[in-house]
This record gives sequence, C-alpha cells and structure tokens, in this order.
Amino acid sequence: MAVGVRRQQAAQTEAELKAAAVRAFDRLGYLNTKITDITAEAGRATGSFYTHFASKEALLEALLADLLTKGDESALTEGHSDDFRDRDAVRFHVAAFWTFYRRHRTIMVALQQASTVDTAFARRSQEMLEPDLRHIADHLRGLDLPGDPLLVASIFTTVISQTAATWLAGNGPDLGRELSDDEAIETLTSFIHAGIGGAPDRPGP
Amino acid sequence: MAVGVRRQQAAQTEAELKAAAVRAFDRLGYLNTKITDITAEAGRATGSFYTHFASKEALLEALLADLLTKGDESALTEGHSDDFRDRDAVRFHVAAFWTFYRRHRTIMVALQQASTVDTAFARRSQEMLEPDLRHIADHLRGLDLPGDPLLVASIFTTVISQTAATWLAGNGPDLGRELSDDEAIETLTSFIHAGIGGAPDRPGP
DNA sequence: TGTACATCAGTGAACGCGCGTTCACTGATGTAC
DNA sequence: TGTACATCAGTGAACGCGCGTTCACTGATGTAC
Repeated sequence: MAVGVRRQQAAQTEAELKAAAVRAFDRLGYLNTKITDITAEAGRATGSFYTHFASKEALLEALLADLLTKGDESALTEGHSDDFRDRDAVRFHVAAFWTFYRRHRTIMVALQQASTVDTAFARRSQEMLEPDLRHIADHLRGLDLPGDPLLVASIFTTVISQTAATWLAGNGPDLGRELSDDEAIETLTSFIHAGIGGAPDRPGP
Repeated sequence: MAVGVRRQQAAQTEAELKAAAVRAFDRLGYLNTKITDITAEAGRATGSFYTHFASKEALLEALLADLLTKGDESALTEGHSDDFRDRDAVRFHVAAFWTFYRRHRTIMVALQQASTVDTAFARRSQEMLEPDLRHIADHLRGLDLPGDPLLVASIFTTVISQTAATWLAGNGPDLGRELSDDEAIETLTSFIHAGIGGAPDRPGP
C-alpha cells in the first residue's frame, strides 16, 4: 500500500484552500469573501470546500489554530526582561507584537471582522487574549501606574494592536512619507513607556 | 391649506425609522440588521423604508449627518486650553471624546462596522476625521514628543476611541467591579499626558 | 364652501438575485482474496 | 501479481432560503375651479 497518497493529496488540497482563503481575505476582506471566491482562487470546484471545512468561520478558526500552533512567536515571553520600568523591556514587547501583526495581518484583520459580526467569535477571541493581558498586568504592578493594572494593560495592548491595524492596512493619515517599522516601534515604545509611568528620568523625592 | 400635514407626517415617519434603526443596530449590530428588522421595530411596512432611504448605508449616513449637524459637541474645541503640556487640557479632550462616544455609542460602532465592509465608507470616515487629527497634531508641536506629531496624534485618538469602544461595549477584561467614566477618563488622561511627553515633573537641564 | 381630480406617503405581497449547501456522479486510490 | 469490489476526494449543476427591492394598490391630503 502506498503511504496514504489519498490522505496526502487531501491534506495538500486543504492547505491550498487555506492559502487561497488568505489571499481572498486579503483582496476582498473576510466578510466580503464568498465560499466560491475561495474555491475559485484555489482553482477547485465549489463543493470541494465542504470536504474540508464546515463553514467560512470554521476555516478561519483553523487558520487561527495554525497560527497558535506554529506559535514560535510565543517566544514573546522568553529571553527578555519583564520589568517595564526598563524601556528595553517595553520595546521588546512592542516589537514582538508589531512583527507578529505584520506577519499575520490578514488573519488578524479577519478575526476582528468576524468578531464584529459573530458574538461567539468575539467572546472566544477575548478569552484567548485575557491570559496575556493578566500576564502583562502582573508585570505592571511594580510601577507608578496611572490606574488599575488591568485597565492599563488593556490600554497597553489596545494601542499597539490598533496602531498596527491602522497603519499596516494603509488607513493612517498621510505623513507625506513611508512609516517604517522601526519608527512606529520606537514611537509606540516611548509613548507607552512614559504612559505607564516607567520614565527613568523622573526626579527622586 | 393645512401647513403641510403630509410633510410633517412623513418627517415624523422618517424620524421614527431612524430611531428604530438605532435600536435595531444596538440589539443586533449594524451588519446583522436587515431592512425588515428596522421597519418591524418601527411598526411599519417593509416598503415604507424606501420612501425615505435608498439603502441601509444611506440611513447610516443620515444618522451621521444628524450627529454632525447637532454638533453642539464641536464645543470640543472651545472654551478650554489647547496646551497639552497642561494636564487639564488633555483631560478636557479625553472627557469630551469619552462623553461623545458614550452618547453616540451605537452610531459610532455602526460606523466602524460599515467601514470594515465598505471601502468607500472607510475612506469617507477617515477624511472626516483627518482635520481633527491635524488640529491635534498642531497643538502637539510644542511638546517633547516621542515621534512624528501626526503619528502621535493618531495614537492619541486611537487609544481613546478604542478604549471607549472596548469598555462601553462591555468587551473589556473583568475588573471585578464597574469601570466608572471618571476612572476611565482619569487613567486615559494620565497615560496620554505622560505618553506625549507633557509630564510637568520632568527634571530641568 | 363644495366638488372633482391629482399627488403622495404608506402598504404588503411578489419577484428575483446571490450565495450557501447538497448530492448524484466520476475516477483514482485502497483493500480483499 | 491480478482481479473484483469498496472507499473517498473532488466535481459542478441544481436546489432553496434569505433578503433587498419593486410595484400595483389604498386612502388621506393637497390643489383647481
């Protein structure tokens, strides 16, 4: 017996459908993308979709699962300082998130879109993010914060993700030039570092 | 001749449809709301909708126009300091925006949803906001900013609107208690005031 | 003021398009003997 | 190795539902004379 040629081909088709979906989402937006847009993009018959996914939402969840599984980017929380009085620690987090967002822009935007329409999706996304949020909140507690650690942590992540979403989608105001990743990361880092009260040049008592 | 009874009744029906639409959007979300949801909510026949609006998007634009016309809230830029080194000036802007968002939450969320699906809507919203953004950027120029004034202004408005959107929709993490408007405004003010480099207790040279 | 006709907001059933989903069929792969 | 049957990914036409949009009709308001 061949080592599951059929299985392999099916797996490949599934992978091609996923890749085609990402391209379609990128071009049309998740909510505007029809099942036939995906199968057409993959060069397959309509019905083929349902051999692999129960629905467009299921496909998006599969893409999300892939993202979390590969999760080499959960290196987010390793090999660096978590002391946010230290500007470098803040910068590390900002850069990690920015890069992650840039790499997975299409899926991140699709998740946001799915969340606005589907309450269940919104809840699940929120639950997925809550641990990270509490993790950040924990590491904020040493600082001279402007408010409740969880609220500040929420602002912390919101400002990064929304800024990334806005600028990487090309929806920001016209600066008259390109916004480099480095400039965005530096500005966000300074803003947040000062905002959470971590400025190192505060006067002593 | 009666003073346009017909006109008056039509205007009232239109107003009732608008009010019903807001209630429907609030309950179902803009994108999930069907024309029949709106007419049913208003207790009218389906066809009645098209006497007043060409489409759901047109209705949303009408709601937006109402909002901008009543624009007593363009008091945003009057009767206060624009010097953002001054914490009170920052607080005034944050509070004004927060209150505005709270009052018009449903429409603001609807606008966001419409923008994710309809590129034209997104562009128009962006254009509507750009003057405000440049206005803020202008007033930031005196400060020791963490980056390009327009980028910082963009972060400034993003952090307020997204925080408002998240918490006023009940999508924030669980604090274990209510988040009061005052707490949110104070925290955002401190965060932003420090973030844009306006901290008054910086050491002199 | 009264009468005859015109206009128009509002009605709700019907139409038709778009699209998600199904399903009978095909041909290649897998299994049994 | 060969033959006969079973399984299953993939096909694409067809089905049917949901919903936006239309339209003939009604009755009240407006206008002309």
